[in-house]
Amino acid sequence: MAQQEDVFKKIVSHAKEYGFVFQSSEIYDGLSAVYDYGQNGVELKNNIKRYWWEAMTLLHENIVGIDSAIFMHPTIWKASGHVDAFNDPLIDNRDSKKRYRADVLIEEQIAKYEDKIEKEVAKAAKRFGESFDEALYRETNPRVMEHKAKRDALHQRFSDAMNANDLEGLRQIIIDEEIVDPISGTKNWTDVRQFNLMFKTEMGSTADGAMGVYLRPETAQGIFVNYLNVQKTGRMRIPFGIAQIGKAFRNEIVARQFIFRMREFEQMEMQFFVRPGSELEWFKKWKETRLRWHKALGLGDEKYRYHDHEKLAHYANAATDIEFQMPFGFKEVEGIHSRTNFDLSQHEKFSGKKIQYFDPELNESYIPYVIETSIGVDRMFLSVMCSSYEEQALEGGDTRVVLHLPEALAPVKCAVMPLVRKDGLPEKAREIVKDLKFDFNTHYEEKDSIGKRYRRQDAIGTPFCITVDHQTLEDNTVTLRERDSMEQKRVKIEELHTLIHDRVSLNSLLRKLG
RNA sequence: GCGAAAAUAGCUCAGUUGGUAGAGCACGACCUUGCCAAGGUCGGGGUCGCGGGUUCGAGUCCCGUUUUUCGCUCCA
Repeated sequence: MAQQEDVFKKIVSHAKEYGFVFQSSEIYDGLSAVYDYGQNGVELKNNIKRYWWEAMTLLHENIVGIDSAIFMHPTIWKASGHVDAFNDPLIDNRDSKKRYRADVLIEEQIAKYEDKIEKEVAKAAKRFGESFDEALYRETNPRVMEHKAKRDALHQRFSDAMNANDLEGLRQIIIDEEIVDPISGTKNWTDVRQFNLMFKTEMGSTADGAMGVYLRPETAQGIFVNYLNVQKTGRMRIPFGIAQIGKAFRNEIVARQFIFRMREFEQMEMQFFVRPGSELEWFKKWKETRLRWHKALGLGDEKYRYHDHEKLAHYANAATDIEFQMPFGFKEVEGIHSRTNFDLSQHEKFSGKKIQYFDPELNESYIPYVIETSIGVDRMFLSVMCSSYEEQALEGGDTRVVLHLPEALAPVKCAVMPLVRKDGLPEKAREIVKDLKFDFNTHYEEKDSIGKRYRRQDAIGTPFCITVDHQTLEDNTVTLRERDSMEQKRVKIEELHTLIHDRVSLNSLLRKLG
């Protein structure tokens, strides 16, 4: 494990050194858990997005894409449940170093009073030979009265504090009630703090007229609120899907592990709308389809596994993660959720608009059920980087660092280099670049020894190096060197285009998916 | 957010009990070689994360802060 973390560190350094990922605002000391993609990173990331987008929209005639805005009407986040769920008052115990929800601690305290009341009433019932309800009704027991009064007072204080968003008040209740940490048994509490996981900003340029809006914490809602638009204007018939790639923002309490958990991240989501009752069948189908998409990249089938959720979110009736073996363990890369009709129902309720589908086959209207596939672009990027990175020992004791990127995803597809910087070889190489650059991201390199140039291309995962030598001037052939095998073969210049295209085009990947 | 550790050149790091910065690689120019990196000559680059303090003097000691890593916690 320690060794694997070491590898991870090297991958992080490599990503920086070769222009894949930089920390945001680095010259200003950086910004926590925010990263920028560099000149090679952006190419790799775009290729990943294109692979997903085309696999969704080209290969499925019933899936279309949208690109919704990051700003959305604030009520959307009330409907989705994010406003409530992302706003917990939290408190830490300094001794156990555990964090609790302050409201939950107080609710548990109220429940304790309930228990006491119940016990006293049960005792009284037994003593007077009454039923429980009768004993409760008499309410004469002074101890019961005392507990009830305490309970009611606490309840009142609690709801006042919650309504007023009075964090200090919540803390005072915990102090006054002498609530102890169940683990440490101490009352050594920190302040109560609000953790709002959604970023908030203001829309409207004058302070008094401004409306509070959030940066979206997920892209899914942009699809749900456009469900009617797309279904009607696209004349979509169920089952159908809507795909979207876009940024989302979460004020994570702990953001770690490089680009694995960032505050600003990118999602590729597809919401698939189905007939109620058929959702689990579709869930199963998408689970398989999505895993096939991952495996087609050839990073290693053994690096994937499903993780089925036992504890389901309130909206879901089935959920699974596709996990990938990162250097720091199996981690979620994609989530597949059967979201029922929760989201569309909520938007129907909050917007007052009817969001239904008339099913001509059943001759009835219903709110469609939804299967969601949601993948983190940045996590996908990380999984590709981690599984491609190799420090390879070569014959003769040499080593090289090589990124075995899936060829279709590589930032640079080929590098053209003159063997020596004289005798007209650079000019010949430039001619080849001029021809290839329209179809492939092509580099031209003439600095340093040829071996050094090969290594540099290996480090960024370029699948092919084309070398122009003196023979090229005589017969128009060049050597084509492969990244992984380091083997070279002599080919005609006019064959280059086809040879490279066959290997590096997205088509070759997409065809595996049928 | 709590606790611990770290931060010196683009990268990896050295810097002895406090005496005002070094190496290798990388980078630039020129020369040389020419199919799997690290030959020669010359050169550019660091207010030692940032801000205070102690001291005649701080990369080194103290405080604060930012960022990163690990553990806890959280994760719709």
